[in-house]
Amino acid sequence: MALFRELVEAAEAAGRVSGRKEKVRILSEFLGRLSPEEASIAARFLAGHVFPEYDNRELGVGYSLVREALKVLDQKPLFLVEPQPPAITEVYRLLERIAGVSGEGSREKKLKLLEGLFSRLSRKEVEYLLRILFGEVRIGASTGLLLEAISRLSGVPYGDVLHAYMVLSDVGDVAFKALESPAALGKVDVSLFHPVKPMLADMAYNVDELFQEHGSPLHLEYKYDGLRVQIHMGRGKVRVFSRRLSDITEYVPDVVERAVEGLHVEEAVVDGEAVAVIGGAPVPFQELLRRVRRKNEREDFLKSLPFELHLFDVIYLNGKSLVREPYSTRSRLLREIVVSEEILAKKTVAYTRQEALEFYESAVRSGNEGVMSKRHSSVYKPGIRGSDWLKLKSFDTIDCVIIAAEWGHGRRSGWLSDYHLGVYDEESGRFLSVGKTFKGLSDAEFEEMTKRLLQLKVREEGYVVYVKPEIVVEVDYSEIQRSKRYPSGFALRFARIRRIRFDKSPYEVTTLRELRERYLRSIRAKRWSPQ
DNA sequence: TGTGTCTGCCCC
DNA sequence: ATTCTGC
DNA sequence: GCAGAATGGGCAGACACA
Repeated sequence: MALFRELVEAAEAAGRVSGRKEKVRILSEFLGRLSPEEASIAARFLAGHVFPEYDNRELGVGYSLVREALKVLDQKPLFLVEPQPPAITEVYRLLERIAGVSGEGSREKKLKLLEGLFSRLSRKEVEYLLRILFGEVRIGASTGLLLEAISRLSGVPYGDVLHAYMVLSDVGDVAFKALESPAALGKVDVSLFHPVKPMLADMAYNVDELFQEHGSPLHLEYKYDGLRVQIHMGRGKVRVFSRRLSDITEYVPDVVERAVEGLHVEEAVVDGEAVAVIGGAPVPFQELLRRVRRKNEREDFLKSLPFELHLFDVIYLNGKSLVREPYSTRSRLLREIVVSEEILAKKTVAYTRQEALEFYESAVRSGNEGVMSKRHSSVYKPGIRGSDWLKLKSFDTIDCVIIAAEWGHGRRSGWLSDYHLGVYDEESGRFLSVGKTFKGLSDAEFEEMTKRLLQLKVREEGYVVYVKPEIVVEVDYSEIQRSKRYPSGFALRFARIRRIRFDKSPYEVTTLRELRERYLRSIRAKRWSPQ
């Protein structure tokens, strides 16, 4: 019976060393002396999860509840004898109970359970428990190194362990199998109604990079700005899973309908993007979001924001896994099982730079994010971000002034690393925020920027340092969104600092009027209007 | 009954 | 989701 | 080239509280 304390000791030891191999050794020795059940829980904990990824249970414990529960540690212990330190499995069962409570008074119940757990742990154990709850274990080892550790302790080749993880989608299940029946680990494969981690794409910044990486011709698809969906269908059933493997079937009845009508097949797992479309044009992502996790919706709402489906892959067909087949084969098979091309992502084969550019521009002009390029010979690598798939997304640029900055945490502690961006409002003569960004600067630049900002400091409130608006930055963003949070009424999506404009004064930054015009232009392009 | 706050391996 | 850094 | 860490906006649901 392994104690939670032992897990914390192993995590600490792994966090202390910097070498990858050494971390793997420590973790494999720890996991190797546990029972299969303990190892599955411990592996999940170390990866920063409580439940399997495909498990829809939620803890409902966040920053606020934790802060309240932590107060119990400051009170004198009520115990006359030292409490029994909990086993790993006990901690897990308690977390299961916490996830299970709901309804009136549930916050209080969760609080009591959490306090009870905290009071049985040392300070350090509480700290690690919190890191697990928030998914930020931060020992320089996450799922990847845990899989290596599992390979080491079970003797199963890393490739087989990785493949098992990809199709099982849970590091705990892999650890369990590795200890219980290592021989079976190499044999698991995609199965119907068990979600697989979706394959991911690397970023590219221009068409030439696509040719450089994938050669000619390019196999391009529209990149839609919607929800990634993995649809499992067969045996009279359909389930839809999100990118993070939540079962979202109940939220997307129209996606189910389109899949059932659009695919002629016994059993299949297909991969695609669901996008809300009005009048033939995609609606802004922000509007589409209104349907995500929306329950018990009236039919007229669904009809006012209908989802269309664009499939681009098939990874399981009539009892056979296709993840080891090349994209060319999967693509052909997908085409064979669809009733009409409408349900597919729009595609082209581009032989020249010009053809590729035209396709990209048509994608963007019709209100989409950009294009995907896919290596024709590549197998489906679940959960892996690599150059087999490249995404090329459109973006715009404005000039902003930094009006405040926030102190960073972890590796960024000591630096001001998150910057509030302002545009100039001519009407009020003030700089109004359009959101924050922490992206685009190197460590050296953070260092320098921190010094400069502190010289401009006006006041400090909590983590936020307000500064005299003086430093101008060029900011890339993918889209302007309406915002209730920011005083400008707008917020930039995926903002990143492209460069610092030492040559510009704050009064030359983009104006609120210009931002508003850009916003209106973009929603006109999408043929969508507010309300 | 209305409003505010918290939470989500949320969605991107 | 994007970006940077260390291995 | 990969894994890990540090962080972005906005939405609905669930609950607490007035």
